[in-house]
Amino acid sequence: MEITLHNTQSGQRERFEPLVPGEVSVYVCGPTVYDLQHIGNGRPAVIFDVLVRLLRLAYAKVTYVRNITDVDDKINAAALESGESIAAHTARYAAKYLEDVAELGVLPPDVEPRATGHIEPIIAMIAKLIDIGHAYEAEGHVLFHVPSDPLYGTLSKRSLEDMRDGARVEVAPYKKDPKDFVLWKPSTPELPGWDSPWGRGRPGWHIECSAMIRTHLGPVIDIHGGGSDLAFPHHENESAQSRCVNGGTPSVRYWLHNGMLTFGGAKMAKSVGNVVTIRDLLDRHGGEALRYALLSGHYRQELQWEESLTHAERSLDTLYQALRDTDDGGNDTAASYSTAGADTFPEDVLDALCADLNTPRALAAMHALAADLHRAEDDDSVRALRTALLAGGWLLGILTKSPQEHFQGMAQDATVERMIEERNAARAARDFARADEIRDDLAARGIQLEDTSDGTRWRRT
RNA sequence: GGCUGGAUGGCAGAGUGGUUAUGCAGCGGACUGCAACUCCGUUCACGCCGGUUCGAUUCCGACUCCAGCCUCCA
Repeated sequence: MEITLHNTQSGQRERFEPLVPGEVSVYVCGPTVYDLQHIGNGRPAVIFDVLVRLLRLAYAKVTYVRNITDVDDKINAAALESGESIAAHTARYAAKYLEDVAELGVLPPDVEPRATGHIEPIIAMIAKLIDIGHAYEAEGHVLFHVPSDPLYGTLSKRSLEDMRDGARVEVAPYKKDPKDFVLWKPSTPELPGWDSPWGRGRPGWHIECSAMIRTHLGPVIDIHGGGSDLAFPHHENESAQSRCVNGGTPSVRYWLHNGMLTFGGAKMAKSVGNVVTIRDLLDRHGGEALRYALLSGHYRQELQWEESLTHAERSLDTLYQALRDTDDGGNDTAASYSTAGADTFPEDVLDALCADLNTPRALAAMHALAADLHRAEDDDSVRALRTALLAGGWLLGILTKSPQEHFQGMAQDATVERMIEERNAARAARDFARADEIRDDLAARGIQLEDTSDGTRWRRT
């Protein structure tokens, strides 16, 4: 199984090979938890969840770390406004984030580190950067000196001159160079702070990821993922400081960046005001439909979020319908294939995912399997195709429910069953007017009937 | 202004130097008491202008437009 991935560092698609044969380390930038997360924040969670599922098939050991940023100026402001303590505020929104992405079918990472739990390694890294001449202290701040790193800018492909042109930030007077960024900054008594060689303060944004990566995965990792909006300055800075601490060895071998979700022609972002929270969407749609919608575009492309999720819901119905029509009474779902061997998984789905995580092509392959399953006539073919479809579903994180649950929900509905019986009695008596009346009545209540050779079944619409 | 990426059928969205993406929707047919589900068939396409080529949606160049980043941001 050969996996190719587009590496932002090289700007090209490369064959993936882990540093240590058979072992893969993955780090993904998680959210800053000061508010509810919107569906755009859900995209990397889902994308990299699929990547990790794929990697686990190909490699014996995969360690996946996704952080939670719980110290940040926005958090401080939000907590102040809500009147609760900063710790309580972040704990609340971190919990909500984890619930949200769980609903999207995202498996928990192996480690979910928080910035506030890693102050020691952060301070150690900063001290090292000062030691080796890449950082300096000024007025209680510690800053990374960008001109000290000749490779700065190579990840996000911009020269120092380009940035000077675009500089719109107010330059703090204590900076040696306008591009220098903060590693450590002083805190006032009411703000979160930790003692350090440079006084009581808190870490800058970028250093936390570098320190957490180093702590949990070591000085060099295989894959680092995140949104394309993080490439600069966050990842550029992270890359610079970690590389310098490593004595010149890059800390990340493959940089992966997902494209932005757009809504109404612009990037979905709080500052634009066009966000839809995951929680809000979950009130009206299944998490699985949201996941399908997120996977329907290639991760590197921009994806247009639509008001209506009908496309995703109908598409998902088609896949479930194939399973429903061939249901043999067993209880297997995609979840049954979580530990299956690589040869269990359908080749077309696997190939698509191995090609830089081409989820739209993988979904097309799923639909091809569903169509084949519908057409299959002998039991062996049906069994093989069901297995293939469900196994593919596991990789993509869909088809995790029984068709019954998907179409009818968990609740029993005795009234519906009774009305179906009554309608079938009318049909037997060729009283079609009465039969249609019952069917219309059910339709008005969101119940769609399907008469099959095995009897009448129903689904919620 | 600089850098990056894009422009594909009604909508979403892959891919390819010559051959069906796929899904949703539409249309015709089969099945059905009629529907629904499903199956079969089918309409609709590659921003614009040049170039390379036997042949370009696919490669090259110009242009137009769009998005992202350059500030917190998934």
